[in-house]
Amino acid sequence: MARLRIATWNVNSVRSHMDAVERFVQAEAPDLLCLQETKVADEQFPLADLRKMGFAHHAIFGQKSYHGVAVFSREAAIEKIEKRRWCEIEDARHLQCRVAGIELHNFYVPAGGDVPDVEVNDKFAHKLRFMTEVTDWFRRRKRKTNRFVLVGDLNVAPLESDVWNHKQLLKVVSHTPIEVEHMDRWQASHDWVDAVRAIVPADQPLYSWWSYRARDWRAANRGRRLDHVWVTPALADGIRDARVFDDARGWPKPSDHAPVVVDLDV
DNA sequence: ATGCCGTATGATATACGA
Repeated sequence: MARLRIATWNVNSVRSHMDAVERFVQAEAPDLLCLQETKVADEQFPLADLRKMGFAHHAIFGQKSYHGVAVFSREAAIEKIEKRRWCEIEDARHLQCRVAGIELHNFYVPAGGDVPDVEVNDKFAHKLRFMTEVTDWFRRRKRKTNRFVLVGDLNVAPLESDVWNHKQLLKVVSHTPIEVEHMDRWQASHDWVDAVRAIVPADQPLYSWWSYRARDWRAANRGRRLDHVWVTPALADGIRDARVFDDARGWPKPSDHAPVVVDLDV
């Protein structure tokens, strides 16, 4: 039995926010650091900076300008790296690997654009199709003994307490009923356990993203919980702690997402 | 809901984020 600290963070460009990454790593010392929206091609990834922070192992799957996911491990070797593509689109949104006795999946789900209507908004259609394809894939791989951890910016805030105002956001992409239905089906595909809500009760508001546009993000607190950590039932008894590290949203030159941290016995 | 902010790029405006 080993205690793993797993962090997931949409950094909104790893090169632009490396100071914040370093500060977070010093503060929380995660064993596994999973990043989304790295926004850099693999050849340009600043691996040396992560190595200096103590991460001996890495798996990166990036592209120029957009998207991009990466996994860093302090001690445990990263093996069986898979860079998966969905919806027949050549983008970098899903990195799979084996590390520390688990199968880890790091996702950056499409944001979905502005209008929550598949007829007029191709981005919204892509988002729903992405979740459907991933759901079907996990359903086919379901086994009772699977030790999977799924993290990432899933771009859906499923619960009423995952948004600052449930009623006002029902027609806003990220909290529409059809997106929540797709996420619920995804979660049911492997009886995934929401590790954060296993610790923080669902009646307690919890957000991981706050828009840059608010003058005072903490005072307005118009946030959404878009970033998630799920585990399969075989790992659920090992969930020890979970939190959103919202200090990082208040640092100079922040990402608009805060890291989510889960302590898991594996 | 907007805000009007922040990221990126053969940039000096535009696409994207959600």
